[in-house]
Amino acid sequence: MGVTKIQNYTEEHNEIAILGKAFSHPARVAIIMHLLKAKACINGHLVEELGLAQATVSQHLRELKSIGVIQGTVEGTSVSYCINPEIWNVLKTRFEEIFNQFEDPADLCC
Amino acid sequence: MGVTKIQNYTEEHNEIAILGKAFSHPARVAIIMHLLKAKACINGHLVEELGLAQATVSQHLRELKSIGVIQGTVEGTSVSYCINPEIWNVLKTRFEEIFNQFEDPADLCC
DNA sequence: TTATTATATCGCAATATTATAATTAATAGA
DNA sequence: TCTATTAATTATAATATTGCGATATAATAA
Repeated sequence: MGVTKIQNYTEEHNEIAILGKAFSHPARVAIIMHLLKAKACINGHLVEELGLAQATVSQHLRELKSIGVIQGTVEGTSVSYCINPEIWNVLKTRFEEIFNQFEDPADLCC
Repeated sequence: MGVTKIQNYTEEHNEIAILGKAFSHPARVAIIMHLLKAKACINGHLVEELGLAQATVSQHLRELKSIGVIQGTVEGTSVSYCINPEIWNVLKTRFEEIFNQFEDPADLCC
C-alpha cells in the first residue's frame, strides 16, 4: 500500500531511517559531500554542480533541512547552506554505534 | 519525473546512495539491527518481530541482499540470514570517511 | 507420493518520490 | 520605483516504493 507502517517500528528504527534518508539519494549525497568540502557554505552553485533543475535542488535541500542535517541562512537574495553540526554529530554517533555493533564472526555465520 | 538521473552523479555518489538505502526504511533498519544482535542469523522470526506480512519482509530481505549488506544460506526448509562482513566493512569505511570529513567550524558557518 | 513447513515471487492498489516548468516572493541595485 | 537575481513554492507528470494476498517453489517428513 505504499505507506510505511511507522507504528510497527520502534522510535529508534524510525529515527535512524529518517537520518538514513539523507544518504539514500545520489543528489542528496552529492549536496552533503559538496557542503563538507566547501565549508564556506555555498548555494545556487549546487544547481550547476548537480546538473538538475533549480526546483529539484531546492526540494532536496528542503528535505535535508527537514531531516536537520543541513541549515541555511538568507544572505541578501541568496541562501547559504551548511552542515548542521549538532545533527551531524547525532547522525555520526548513531551510525557508528550501529557499525561497531558488528563483530566479524570467526566462522562464517551462515 | 520520478526517475533518478543517475548519470548526473559520480560513481561514488551513486554507490553511497545505494548503501544508504539499506538504512532508509525502518523495516530494513529493524532487520539489520536484529541481525546484529542475533548473530546466530535467524529468519522467519523476522516476520513476527516486525509485524509485517511474510511477503513484505521477504521483499526487504531481497533488497538488503541485492545491496549486499546481508547474505542468506538455505538450511533445510528455512533460510538463515546474516550480515555480510565484507560489504559491512565497505559500508562502515565509506560512511566513516564521510562522517570524519566534517570539521566543526569555530564560527557558525551560516 | 503426499503433507508440511518455509520462503520467494507475482500482481495489484495506494502512496511516495523525483523532476520540471511556471509562478511567487524577497532583496539588491539602477 | 522598476528591474534583475535568487530561491521557494505550486502544479503536474512519471516512476518507484511499500505492503499484502495469492500463488509458486523448495526441502524435508511421514
